[in-house]
Formats: sequence, C-alpha cells, structure tokens
Amino acid sequence: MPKAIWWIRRDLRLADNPALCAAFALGTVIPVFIRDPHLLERTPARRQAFLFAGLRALEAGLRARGGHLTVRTGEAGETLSGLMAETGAETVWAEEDYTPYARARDEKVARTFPLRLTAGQTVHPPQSVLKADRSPYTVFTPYSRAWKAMLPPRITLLPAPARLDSSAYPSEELPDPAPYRQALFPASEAEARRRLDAFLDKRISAYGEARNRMDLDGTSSLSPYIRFGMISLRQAASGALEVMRQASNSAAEKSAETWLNELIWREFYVAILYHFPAVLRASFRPDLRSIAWAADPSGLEAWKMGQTGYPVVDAAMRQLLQTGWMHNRARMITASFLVKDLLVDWRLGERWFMQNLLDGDPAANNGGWQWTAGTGTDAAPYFRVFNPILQGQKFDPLGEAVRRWLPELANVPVQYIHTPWTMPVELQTHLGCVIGRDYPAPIIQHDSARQRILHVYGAASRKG
DNA sequence: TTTTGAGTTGTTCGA
DNA sequence: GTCGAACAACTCAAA
Repeated sequence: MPKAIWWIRRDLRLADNPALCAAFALGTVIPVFIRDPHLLERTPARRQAFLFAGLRALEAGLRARGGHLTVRTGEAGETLSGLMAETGAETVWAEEDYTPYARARDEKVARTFPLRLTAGQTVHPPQSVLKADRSPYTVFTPYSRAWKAMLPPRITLLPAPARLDSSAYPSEELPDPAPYRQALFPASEAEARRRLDAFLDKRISAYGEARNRMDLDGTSSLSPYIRFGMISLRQAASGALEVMRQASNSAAEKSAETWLNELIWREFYVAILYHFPAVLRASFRPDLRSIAWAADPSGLEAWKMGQTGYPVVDAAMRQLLQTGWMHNRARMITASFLVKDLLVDWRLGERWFMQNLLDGDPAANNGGWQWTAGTGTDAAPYFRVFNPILQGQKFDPLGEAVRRWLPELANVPVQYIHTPWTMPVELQTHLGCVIGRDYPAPIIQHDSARQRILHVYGAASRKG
C-alpha cells in the first residue's frame, strides 16, 4: 500500500479535514507533527500548552483508530524529507495555511519535494473571493456579499476516517501541558464539537443581543479551537447556515446570520493578510503611518497589568492575563483605550495580545487592531472613540464582569462600579477600597484624551 | 470612464 | 429623556 504523510499544522481534527482525507485516499496515512523551533519561539507557553494538549487528544483519537502520531523537532523540509525516506511515504499532504510565515515555509519545502496543499482552513480560500476585476476586496460588506454568493446550496463536510491503521515510528514525547492546564478551554476536537453543538442548539438564537454583553455567556467561545483547527470554519459556517434555514422566527435567523458574519470577518482578515502581508508591519492606510505615537512605557505597563483605573479595561486585561481569553467587546474597548486614550502604537497592543491569547492568530489579531486603531481596511473612523465608562455601563450594566476580575472592587455599589473614583471618601474607607491605594485612580482623563486623539488623527488624515 | 450609493461594533452636542 | 446631526470627507465597488 502506498503511504502518505499527513503533515499536521493548525488542523488538529479528524473530521472535515481535506488534507487528511486526501492522504487517506492514497493509502496508509502517517500523521506527523513537526515542532518548528522558529515558530515555537514565537508561541507563548500558554498557547503552546493548548496546542500540545490538543495534539495529545488527537493522538488518542488516532490510537482509537489504529493509528499513531509521529512528533519530530526540526526544520520542516529536512524533517519531512527524512521521514519520507524513513517511512517510504511518497507524498506529503497538508492543509494550506495563509500567513506570510507559513507560505514562505511551504514554498521552501516545496522546492525539496512536491508538497500537496489542500484548502481547508477557510470556507472560501483567500485567492478565490475577488472582485470582478480579479483584485481583492478591501471593504467587508461587498466581500461578505461575494462570499455568500459563492456558497454551494449545502456545505458538504468530510467525515472522519473510521480506521487509520499505520505503523508506529519513533516519536518524541509531547511536553506536559499540566503547568498551564486550561480548565476553561480543554483542548480537543471533541470539546470543540461539543461547544459548537451546544452553541448552535441554543445560544446562537440569542447571539445578536447577548454577544456584546461582557457579563453573559453570549459568545460561542470557540476561538482557541478555530485557531488550531480543532473545529473547521466549514463546520461552523455549515452549522450557522443550518440554523438559519430551520429558524422558527426571523430574530433567531438574524441572530444566526450575525454569527455567520463574524465567521466571515475571520475569512476577510485571512484574505487581507494573504493579499497585503505588509499589514503585519505597518498601518494599511498610508496617511496614518506618520502618526507620532506617544512613548508611554508606564501607560503601556498599566494597560498590560490591568491598572489603568478604568474598571472595564482593567477587568478585561486581567482576564486576559489569567485565562488567555477576552470577550470580543472587551478587545475593542481595551484596544481603543490603548490606541486612542493613551496614543500608544497599535502594534504594541497587537504584540501583547499575541503573547497572551490562546486564540492568538496573526490575521484576526492584526485585523482587529487595525480596525480599532482606524488604520486598517474598512476600519472604524478615527473619531469613533470608545468611552470606557459608557461601554461598561452598556455592556456590563451590573458590573458583574468587572467584579469577577477585580476583587478589590467586589463590594463597590453598582452606581459607582464603572466610576469608582467618584465614590465619596467615607464610602471608599468603609468598603476598604480607597482609590489610589486599593485601586488606581484613572491614569488619564478620557475627555481630554479624546480631544488629543481627534486632533492627532485629524491632522494626519488631512495631511494625507 | 463616469457616476452613484454605501460603508460592524461610537460619542457628543444641541434642539 | 430622546433624537438627529456632526464628527470628515473619502474610498471602494459596481453599474
């Protein structure tokens, strides 16, 4: 029987996996994960632990089907060439990854031997969603219209192969993820599937309303799983479309479509990074590349540690530090605060998120930051400055999300929870929450910060 | 080629 | 309290 290597990169799943199925169609599948030192160096310990825990779960799934996972460390091309010689495999199949690093790596590998790449990371490959003149979209709404128009009547999902019998080859022990065990995000394909099903079954019909509430469990919380392909965007989109078809009322259907749009945003940013790789280094909008960002190391540090004195910002930043995840609304609020209140270069925030998010993904993270900073494709207009007090009152009305992550504010009454510095001094003393001692005073005044950013951005965009 | 309609997520101000 | 306009014009996409 001919043998084919399934090179696993960010597709840690057996179901709906075109690369795996392509290798399977050829004969015996040899599943391989390569620990690329250059890539791991840039992957923080917590995200590595999530990845390795996911690989362990995948290994168990392979074993149950008679297969084995082979783990090696090294440069991809060399390691794979060695493995082909060692195992007698004739081909290597992998799911195409569209980041600049992955593309350069794969091009280099393909010079050594023919690497077979299959589309699978997205519903529509980034090369395929183009305007009539074959150039890429840079505005979301027309992109999403084209994306939807390209959908087949039904997305056909690939089943997981029932048997994957293969010999075992020498394999490195996977690092123990225990020190970073994620109680909140157990890493496995089964957990991803369970979450998607639970979300599609119920919460998706309230998503339109609940998704912005930081105190509710309104989001799908699938992002780390999507990041490592424990669930595919095809599976997610297929589920959303199914709910839309079967929805009993228009609100539920609209809610499901809102979630589908969020999935399309992911693909939009995958496509943006694919067509405009320079966005990783500089603002997409040339006129805003000349902004003189503030050198504010103490502000940046306060932001990172959740010590800005604005409760929604601090709660979100401490949640990120403690759990490796943050609510989408909170990502916008904290990003807006760093860029528009502190006038700190968005790339520093982007880097911090990449260092801390379990779902840290270059395309989505860069897209999100450039959107909030107003420097990106189809970005928020620069005068749209989030007010951290109003955002808190709107999307965490009782302060429950704040209290969960800021124990020092646990006893602060609702009317002061987003503005604790306005508490009467006697109350501060009584509650054991003295501003400036137990919780910081605001490090910047939002009103004046807003005036500053409007002036700076306005000048830059007028200058062109 | 020219024209036209449209564009994720907000806030503030003044009537 | 509620509402529309202003924020700034600009670029994109498609006809």
